[in-house]
Amino acid sequence: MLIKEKREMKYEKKQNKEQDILIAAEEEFLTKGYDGARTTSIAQRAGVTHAMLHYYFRTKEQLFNRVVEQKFGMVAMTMASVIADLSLPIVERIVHGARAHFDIAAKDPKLPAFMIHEILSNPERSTMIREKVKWITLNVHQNLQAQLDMAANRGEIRKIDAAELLLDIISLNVFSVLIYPFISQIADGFLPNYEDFKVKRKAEIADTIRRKLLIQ
Amino acid sequence: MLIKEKREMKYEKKQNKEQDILIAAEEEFLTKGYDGARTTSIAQRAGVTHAMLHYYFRTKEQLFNRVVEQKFGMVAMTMASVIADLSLPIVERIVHGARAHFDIAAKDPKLPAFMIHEILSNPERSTMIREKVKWITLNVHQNLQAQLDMAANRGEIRKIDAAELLLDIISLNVFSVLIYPFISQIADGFLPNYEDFKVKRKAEIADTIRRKLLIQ
DNA sequence: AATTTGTTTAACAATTTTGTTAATGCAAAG
DNA sequence: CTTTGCATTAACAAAATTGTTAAACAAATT
Repeated sequence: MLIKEKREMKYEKKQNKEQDILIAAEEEFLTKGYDGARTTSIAQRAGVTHAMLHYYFRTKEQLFNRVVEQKFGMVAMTMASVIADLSLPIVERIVHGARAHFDIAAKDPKLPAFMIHEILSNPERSTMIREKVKWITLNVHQNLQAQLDMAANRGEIRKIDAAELLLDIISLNVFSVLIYPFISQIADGFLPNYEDFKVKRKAEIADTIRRKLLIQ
Repeated sequence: MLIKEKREMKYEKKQNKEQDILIAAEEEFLTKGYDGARTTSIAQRAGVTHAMLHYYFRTKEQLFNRVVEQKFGMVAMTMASVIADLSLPIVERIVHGARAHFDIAAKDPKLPAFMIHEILSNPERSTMIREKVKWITLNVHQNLQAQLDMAANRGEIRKIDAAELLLDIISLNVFSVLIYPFISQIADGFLPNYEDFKVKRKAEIADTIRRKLLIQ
């Protein structure tokens, strides 16, 4: 009993340091990118010596991979939950999905810029990122196209390409949350705070998507 | 006469090397970012020794600033030409502007990702980028809001916030061209080539924007 | 208590990257 | 033809950054 407790304490202690480093690394990598990130800086953030960082993760690149793995695993899980309620009418179902996606994007505003920059700046290193994104996207696309085709055949919406619609939703949502920091610096003064901005923007995007689906 | 020619040759030679370095630097900085870029690599691309690079530009940061200055100067000029033909009806005028903006974005697909990453990863260093973007955006916004208000008062379109519309157009255009490299890797095989993709995407976005403006 | 196992530290080593300098070349001007 | 000014090179220096190692340490096992 006593022994078991102590063993757990030791295990926890190790776990914590490793996790501390991972958390610090995520912050550093997501804002500065692989090249801008410094292992010493990450170690500092995590409150450990940089030798410890190398002890747990050996190299910067291995640490990077662990961070990417963990982060995209979480995003993939969240994405899976977007699958909209099939009982809703098609238009509401898609608009609801778009709003849910907005929230996901808003929760991790730095992720898309990170992804894009990494894949652009070093495609080989970021194979894993591409694989993860591919996996997530293909599922959603197939599912969506089937739903759109059925609804279009029933005359509920106009005929529409799922890839285009998906790209619209992703573009509008991701870019909006991605760019807020700039807007706030550009339009300082006459801009609502982040929360108000998000509410208004989400509604506007939902409306834009709804209008896209109408037959008219 | 002979003397003058020789003097020009010498001058040209210098000009060329400096320009060569600037061109190579733009490629390197835009794809790898400030942190990922290497002055030695830039020098190699430009076909000069890296000592030459330092001779002309002293430091990496000064070279970076020159590249940013030059690049955003060109973009600002191109943007100015988007100002749509006022003789067109409002809806067509805006849709035309959106299409023109798509072409600008498509001409420099790496620029937005570069901007975003730099401002995020090192706000102090990229003050100049922010200033340039601010200057460009504010003009367009004011102009657009005035046009929208007039048209809405005449009952030609619904009342709409220029900032939201602008954000829609920029999001859709920029993100679309930005993300093509990924899509092509994700959906290899059943994806049109870049030219076809752009044509279809531009039309789709134009339609999306048009639908946004309708009163209905 | 002694041993084993994994953790932590500090000092060091290696490499990469930026930046400098002194010497050389070369064309134009006096 | 010598001097002047800029361009160019190669070698070097300095700094930053990643990665290693040997020794100290702590906790659990025997």
